[in-house]
Amino acid sequence: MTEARAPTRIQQKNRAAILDAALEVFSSQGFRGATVDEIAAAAGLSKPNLLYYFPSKEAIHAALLEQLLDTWLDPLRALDPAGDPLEEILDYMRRKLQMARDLPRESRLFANEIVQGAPRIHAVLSSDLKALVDEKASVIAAWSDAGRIARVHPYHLIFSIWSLTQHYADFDVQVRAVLGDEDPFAAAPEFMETLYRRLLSPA
Amino acid sequence: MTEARAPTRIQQKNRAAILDAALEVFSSQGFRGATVDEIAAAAGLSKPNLLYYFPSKEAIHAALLEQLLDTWLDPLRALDPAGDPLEEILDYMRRKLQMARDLPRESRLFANEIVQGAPRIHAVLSSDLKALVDEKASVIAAWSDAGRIARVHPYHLIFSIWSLTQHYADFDVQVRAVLGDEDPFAAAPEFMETLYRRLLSPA
DNA sequence: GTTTGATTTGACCAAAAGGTCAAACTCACG
DNA sequence: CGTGAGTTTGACCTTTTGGTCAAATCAAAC
Repeated sequence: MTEARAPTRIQQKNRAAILDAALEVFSSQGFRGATVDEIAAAAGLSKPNLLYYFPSKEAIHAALLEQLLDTWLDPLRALDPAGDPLEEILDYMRRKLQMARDLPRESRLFANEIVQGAPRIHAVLSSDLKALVDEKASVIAAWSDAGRIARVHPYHLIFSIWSLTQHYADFDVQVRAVLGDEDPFAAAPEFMETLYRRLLSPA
Repeated sequence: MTEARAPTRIQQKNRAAILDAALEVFSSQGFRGATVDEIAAAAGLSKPNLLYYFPSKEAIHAALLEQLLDTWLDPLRALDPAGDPLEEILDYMRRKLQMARDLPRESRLFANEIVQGAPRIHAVLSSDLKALVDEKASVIAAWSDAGRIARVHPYHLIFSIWSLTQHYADFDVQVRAVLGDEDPFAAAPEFMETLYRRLLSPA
């Protein structure tokens, strides 16, 4: 039994700096494109010093992804079967859009991982993520059955919320290139609210 | 003046093999994550042989992107100001969805490039792409003004079509992990058609 | 069938990459 | 203020990477 020692102040500070730097680098280069030197430099540490805190590049990436997965699924977990159907779904969409605005690097970290085939989180996707989506999709299906929202394919509804919201974080440069000066997040919330109101309002 | 020689049969075959292999590798690893050895192996050539056809890794990537950009924008170019508004937009969405199904590697190549900040195509995005979107957005705005479709933000409408359709190519592994056996493209077309009909039908 | 240009390759380089290690340095606490 | 644990670093190692080059091989037009 190895005794888990309490982390020192320096440890806390440096591990946090490393994770923040790694988020920056991994999210903009992907796993293979990122280098330990780059992360170390961004964290203000030498490479050997960084490797004193994490045993390998893999380990840093794994720590980031693990810590993030929970946060990432929180908005969907909060979808309340007892709430008002349309408002619940709109709130879910709003929370996701908020996350795209506030945590774009985190969004791009996932985007990189998944576009590249999710080699490191595939198992979690088909277990935890699938289980959560299955659960919430059946809630939405029940709302449709009860005539409380229009009938839609619940899984594709959820995919649409993912794709629309994350698009603003993941494809930020493209969106900004097209919009010019206009802030993407100025009109996005209203657009999406309109979209889902029209899609889901019971006929 | 260097005379442009006609490519030999071998040149045609090998350049095509290289571009295909490079598409495979770049789209699943990003630019920095891809290696010349990997591309050469996938093309069935030795590394020096590959570098006989393209001067550098950069050059292969550039050739791929350039060749692809046109194809990628074709569906939007085809949006006809003289056509029926709702059907034109639905057709545009269908063409994009078709491309996500038929050309997922191409979609992921762009996704990687853009998620990683589009360092190599930023200029094209804010010139050619912006110009095209500006043009088509004003067509859509005119349709709204004429009351032929419901009022929506035309730019965000276009973004929504991009994100929804490309999601099925770019996040394929995630979609499949959640859906299990179900084919994503079975229900997607109907879902999206419903979505845009409800969003755009004139009030 | 020979010759000339096109193609292919093995051997090689320099730089960059992930990672190790022993020695040096710092810090907190008794 | 000394000491042991916690921290940092320069030097180093191996592998991988993008790229070069001269020599060898091949194809096809004459």
